[in-house]
Amino acid sequence: MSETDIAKDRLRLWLRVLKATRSVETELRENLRQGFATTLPRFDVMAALSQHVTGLKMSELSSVLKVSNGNVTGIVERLVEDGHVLREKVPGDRRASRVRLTPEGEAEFARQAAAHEQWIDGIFADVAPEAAQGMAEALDAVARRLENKDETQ
Amino acid sequence: MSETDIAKDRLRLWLRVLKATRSVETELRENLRQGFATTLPRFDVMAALSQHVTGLKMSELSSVLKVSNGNVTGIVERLVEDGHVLREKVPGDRRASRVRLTPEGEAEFARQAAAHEQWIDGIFADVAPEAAQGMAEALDAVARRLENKDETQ
DNA sequence: CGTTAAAACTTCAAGCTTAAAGTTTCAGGC
DNA sequence: GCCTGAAACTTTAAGCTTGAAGTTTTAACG
Repeated sequence: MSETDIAKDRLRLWLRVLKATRSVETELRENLRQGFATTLPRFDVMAALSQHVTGLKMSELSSVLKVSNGNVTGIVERLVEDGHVLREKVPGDRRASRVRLTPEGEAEFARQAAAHEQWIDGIFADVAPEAAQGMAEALDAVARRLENKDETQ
Repeated sequence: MSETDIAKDRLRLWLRVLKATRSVETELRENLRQGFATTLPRFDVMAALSQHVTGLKMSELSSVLKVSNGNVTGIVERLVEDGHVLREKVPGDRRASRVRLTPEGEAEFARQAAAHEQWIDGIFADVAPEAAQGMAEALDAVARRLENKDETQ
């Protein structure tokens, strides 16, 4: 197989990844909207916070979620309005603030996460465990290459 | 392995897919912006049109790209302003319009597509052909399940 | 014909997203 | 004690995205 054929195959693979990801996200978005009156970005923020009981700084949040700083500002703002999240002052640094789930936010997220796991389980039901293994490695290889891009160049 | 363990594995796999997809999209977005002063959605529309020389109706575009109708309206609007795309009247149906690449749009997209293929080739360089095979099948299984969701239910 | 339902779009409001610019605060030098 | 640069955010402008509502046109039925 020639070099350019390999490139075409990689392109096709990427288009497949993209199509599947969009389909899954569309499904999740709709389920979250209808079942919990929330959005994917809000779910993502709450998921990140649920894994850090002590909270996360705004900069940590945007770093974990790989989105821009200004983006997080708005989403957290709305989550605060909803009472799912609160901002705490960081002692010794008046620039920073730490974001945590409120008790209500924790309870709400627990319900959302349980449903979310079931949705994913159903969507990925036809994926064989062996295929999942190879897939995970391939995806990690892609992510790793992009992470190290700036360092090596 | 228990049922719930399998569900957790599927969740982890999804999170991997999501992370890799976001990384790739971020890279592509930045490359398109810096190299061609364009965006991912515009590239996607032009890519769809480049595969249909006779053009696509607005509804066909949104169906192919799996985005909402209103979304396509705005993107095409801006592509028309840029001179990359034009709208034609559809004879016999005054509601519809057909969108096509202009000659300038075709030439510009050819340059973008060539670069895009190289970017993807580099990003996916570490993915073995065998892994790609299994991955493609798994992704198709996911997409298929979501496509048939409404029919079966 | 006239009515009615659906199709093909566009518009709208709300929210998401980014890159860039701006603000406040902090940490080191001098 | 100041300056200077960086860090941690917020704000802003532009564009993307959706779901819902609105407009015009078509098609079908009686």
